[in-house]
Amino acid sequence: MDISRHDIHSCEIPSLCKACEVRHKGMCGALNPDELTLLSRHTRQIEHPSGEELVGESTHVEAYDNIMRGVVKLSKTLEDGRQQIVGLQFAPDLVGRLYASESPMTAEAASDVEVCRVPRATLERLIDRNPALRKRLMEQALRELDEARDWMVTLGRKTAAEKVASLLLLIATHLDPDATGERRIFDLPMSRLDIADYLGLTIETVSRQFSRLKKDGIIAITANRHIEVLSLAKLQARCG
Amino acid sequence: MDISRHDIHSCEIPSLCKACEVRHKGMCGALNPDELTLLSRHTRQIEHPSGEELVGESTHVEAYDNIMRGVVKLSKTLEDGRQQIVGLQFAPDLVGRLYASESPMTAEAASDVEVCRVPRATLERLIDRNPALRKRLMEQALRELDEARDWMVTLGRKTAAEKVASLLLLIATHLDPDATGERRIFDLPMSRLDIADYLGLTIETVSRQFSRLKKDGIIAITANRHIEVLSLAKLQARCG
DNA sequence: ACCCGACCTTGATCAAGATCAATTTTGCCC
DNA sequence: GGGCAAAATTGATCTTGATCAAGGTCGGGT
Repeated sequence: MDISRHDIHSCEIPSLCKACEVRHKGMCGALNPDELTLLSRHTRQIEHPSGEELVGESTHVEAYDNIMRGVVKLSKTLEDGRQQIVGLQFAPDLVGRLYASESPMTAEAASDVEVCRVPRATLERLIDRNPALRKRLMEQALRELDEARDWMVTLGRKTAAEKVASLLLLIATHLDPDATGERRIFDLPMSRLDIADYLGLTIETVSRQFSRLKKDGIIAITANRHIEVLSLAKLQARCG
Repeated sequence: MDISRHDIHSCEIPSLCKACEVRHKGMCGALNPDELTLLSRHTRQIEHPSGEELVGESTHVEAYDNIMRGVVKLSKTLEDGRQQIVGLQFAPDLVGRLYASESPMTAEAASDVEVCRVPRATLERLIDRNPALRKRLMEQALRELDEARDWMVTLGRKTAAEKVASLLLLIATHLDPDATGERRIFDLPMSRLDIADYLGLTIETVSRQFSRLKKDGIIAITANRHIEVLSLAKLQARCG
């Protein structure tokens, strides 16, 4: 068996797999045993309760955070306090702007989050040596760029109704990528204020749009964050 | 002399330098002579007049375009025709979504543009072999991601007046990065419609904001696209 | 179960920017 | 320079979403 290319789900070496799964989620396929050992010596596992800041905007950054569990919210703030959420990250994404010593934005735990914190120098050395890890990070950057540009269309050109529908569709498809049929049930990983800050709207407008989707029988809401999408097709039709 | 790391501006081998400067702007520092030869055999130099499409949205992509001269406009369009510009690229950026066979957006010449077209397979092979080229492309992707996220704040949270001021400031600083003092003179590389599509506004609103900046003595406009910024500080103060 | 504060919804009003409709200006071709 | 189409400006009006202001609901703690 080729250990350097083993997989979390099919690994046949439990001890190594355990270390991998617990401490280095998503880097797993990219590292050989020596590299895993190096990584293990320099990393710490950290738990962040919902709302806690992982990295502050314009602060000096000494480490990257590999997400093991939970959702991380990336945001930027203007001097007068206006805020815009510029992205969400999920396991096994790496949090932190590669090759920059100062963070261009705030990273905050949207849900309870578990990360594996790797010192800058350690990770950057691994990147230089390991093609698979490099490729994974390149692909993350390109995927995030695609997502950011998609979202620019939503922010710049869609109506409030289309923005809210687009977000619900994004979350529905993201949280359960291979579900089939017209229905989806999930819990929103964010408050109304977060949603407003993601969509460039106010909480009142978001709330009104939710009410309208409910009245039109496209979604059902119980307990504020628990959403039931009743017709994915109708939701899609409202995305512009 | 280390040919593999030679520079456009300091190259001491004229023939190679000429090929490099004319055909592979910006890849120059990243390639050794063998690689340059490989590249030269597979690439073509192409001129695009302003307005011509380099790559269409959702079309199959067979090549990347290295910008030699001019400005390229990246845009996305909704079914009903609403358009959003999601980025601008300048020499020596590489146009085209790496590792994707289908383009996620339209790339169009904003000014007259000269590119060097490299087949997908050729460039991807070079990326695997050449660390410096890889690094350059990784840094382009990360820089574009930073720019996209900055723009998301502008699109989602700024007023029309702040948006227009932000764009003028962006262009002023981009076209002449090391100018000093309070004044800047330049030609806009885009029409009012393009500006509106970049800012998520209508042409009428853009025009009114230009008139207001003119009335307030912050800019002077002659001949539609010729802009004179009279006070960079006052412009900056209006960016939010 | 009850309380309390945070979060959410709903309504009334307001204002920023879109839309509709003329002009005016510019660049361009002859 | 005159003519013309495309691009830009300006004005009047309308619409969408922001703002202001109450209430209502949820969830955690005692």
